[in-house]
Amino acid sequence: MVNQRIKNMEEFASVSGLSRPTVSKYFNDPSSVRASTRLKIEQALEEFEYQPNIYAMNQNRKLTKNVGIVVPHLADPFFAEIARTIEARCIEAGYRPTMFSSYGDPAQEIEILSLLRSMKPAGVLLAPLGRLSDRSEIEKFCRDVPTVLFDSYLEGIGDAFVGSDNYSFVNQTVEYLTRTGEPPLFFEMKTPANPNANKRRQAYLDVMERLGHEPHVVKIDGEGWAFEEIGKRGAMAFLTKGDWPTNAILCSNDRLAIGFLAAAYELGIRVGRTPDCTLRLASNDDHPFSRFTCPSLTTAAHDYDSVSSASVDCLLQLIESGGKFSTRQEQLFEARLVLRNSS
Amino acid sequence: MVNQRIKNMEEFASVSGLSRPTVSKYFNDPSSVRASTRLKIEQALEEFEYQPNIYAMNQNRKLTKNVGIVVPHLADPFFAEIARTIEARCIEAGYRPTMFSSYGDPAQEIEILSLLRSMKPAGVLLAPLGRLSDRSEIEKFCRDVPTVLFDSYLEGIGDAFVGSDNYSFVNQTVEYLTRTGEPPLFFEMKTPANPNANKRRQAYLDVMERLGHEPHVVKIDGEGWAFEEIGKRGAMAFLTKGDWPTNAILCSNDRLAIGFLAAAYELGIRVGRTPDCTLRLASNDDHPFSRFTCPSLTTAAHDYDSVSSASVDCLLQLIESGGKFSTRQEQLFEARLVLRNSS
DNA sequence: ATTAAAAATTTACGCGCGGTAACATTTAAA
DNA sequence: TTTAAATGTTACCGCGCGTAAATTTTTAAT
Repeated sequence: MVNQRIKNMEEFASVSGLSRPTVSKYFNDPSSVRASTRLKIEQALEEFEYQPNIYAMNQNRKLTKNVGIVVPHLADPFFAEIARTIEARCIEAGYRPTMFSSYGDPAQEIEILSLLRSMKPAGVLLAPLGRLSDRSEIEKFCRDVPTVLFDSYLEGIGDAFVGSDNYSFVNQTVEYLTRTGEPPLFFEMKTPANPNANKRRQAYLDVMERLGHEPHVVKIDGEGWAFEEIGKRGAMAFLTKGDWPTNAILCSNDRLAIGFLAAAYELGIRVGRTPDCTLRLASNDDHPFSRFTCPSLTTAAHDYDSVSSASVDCLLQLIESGGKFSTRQEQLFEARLVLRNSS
Repeated sequence: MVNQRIKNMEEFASVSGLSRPTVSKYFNDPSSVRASTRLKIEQALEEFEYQPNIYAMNQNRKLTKNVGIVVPHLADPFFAEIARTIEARCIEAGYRPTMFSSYGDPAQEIEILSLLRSMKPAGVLLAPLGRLSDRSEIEKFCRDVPTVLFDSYLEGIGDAFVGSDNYSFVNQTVEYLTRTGEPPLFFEMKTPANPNANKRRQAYLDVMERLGHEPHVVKIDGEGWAFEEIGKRGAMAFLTKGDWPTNAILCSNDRLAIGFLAAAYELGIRVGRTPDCTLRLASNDDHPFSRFTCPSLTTAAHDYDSVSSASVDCLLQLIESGGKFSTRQEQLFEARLVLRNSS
């Protein structure tokens, strides 16, 4: 008769000598019941195997403990890494995160938002696709669900934005390259989906003007999320054409740089800061792979931890404020220049 | 009065001129209602915004349409890629997948299984951590929830296993390396978490014996999932020590190989198949980055699509069979040798 | 010891849906 | 036209829990 199967909270309350609502309160917040009551429940919990039915729990709750995390592409280690950190932070805070990735597809992004809506989440952390996103749909979503946007800035959408200060990124890399050699050209995709790319280009133009150098922007073809492949092809074209205006390259992001380095290697063009090298290369993001490229990549690093923590903190604040801020909040984090061997 | 807020299925049934049970049938299987009825509902669906409460839906259903996908480390692009494919297949089949990653932590793996249990999923696709997994907990889980294991083989656990034929992987790379030059040594971690690693080592030893060559296994230190870093350090030690028994290296997996190549580059040791190279390198997995390493990596490729499809198909069969197979099913897929520049 | 306030617990009700049986209606076949 | 099969409706119950209001217990103050 010991360890009988507990079917529901009623039964569990009975074996722990309490009423069901008290047990219910415990599961929603253990500190909301008296210590002696808590003890009874926890003893029963050791003896009997029981966990509340999550569906029954959430069906009538005005606010679930669910949190949605949406990123544009989980197979991109940059997003995988940031999603992982955010996920951990949410769990620490007592929430139940669920991860979603639109894998670069705007239609899937909308589907995720629809699914999310039906999950009645306490809040959502959303890194949108960017240019490809259906702005009006996202706007509608943000009106109904407390949402903190991160990484990709969408003008005026969402209750808050947490991201990186693209100017700080580009400023540091351009200054470094210029200080230690020739000023760089800017290597990017022609029509980048991510809005950070546009800000980085603009920052490059600004910084170059401030430093009194002529800017050169190289725009390469390619659509989608295969950035390495796009970068490699673009670099192949660029490198075989010759007549480079400078020997220093600043890539818009690390994944393009990875492709660039692959192309340079295949063409036998040495990249690095030693005298035998013909090109120097720097980039932005501090992609997890950037320390294993050949040569290792000098890059402006995101403050992963700060962005993640700030995003989650901001969302928690938003939730506690009842889902609305009086004014839209924006938080930007500076880059940390990581010097490696590519420049 | 138009587009009034629909609160529940009763209301929605009323505005579509039907009874609630009929509408319920539609949402559980649109083809179970007459075409004319379907039309009525779909017209109402366009006019009014409504989707069933997923929590209320699942609370009494014996079997939800949920499917859990668990991988050991989502920040590893290999798993991100396979999870993505599996996710898509599940959605195609009309299921609602949820992704989980234990990020290399056995405790988190168990927590995921516990959470999954409470989600009453129709089935679970589980790639366990391997050596670090709590076998008995996983075994208990598999007794209660229809589970297909993939990628990592755990002896006798789960209703089915779908993975890659490690022998086929190693056999092809060893044969290729031997045919085109010296037979390789095997480069691996001392205590790999993933059981595939052990099978690959054994396969290496078998193939070398069959071909009549003396095997050499190089075991490097390191724990955790930072394989590139571990590979780089191990390669640094190996390469600086000199007196290599052969000029051909077979890495247990691509991530180690990526680290190896980074080390070789830093030491100025050229890797490749051209005469000016001192080492040749091959590996296993066809990691998404392996085509962008310097040099690009010759590797035995997983049949991502087949493994993903077979895993999902197998799970669907399992679900339709009521959650149990008469005998444990195992399915292995062969590798496809991808020749690139590293050997 | 008495009393009021605060905290904890219980009572009572409802949520939104799944499932079923008996009955009514439509559709397709004979 | 008749008839049987397919589909839809009505009416009911149950699920496992949240939650507001009412009640009891505990704590703190007098």
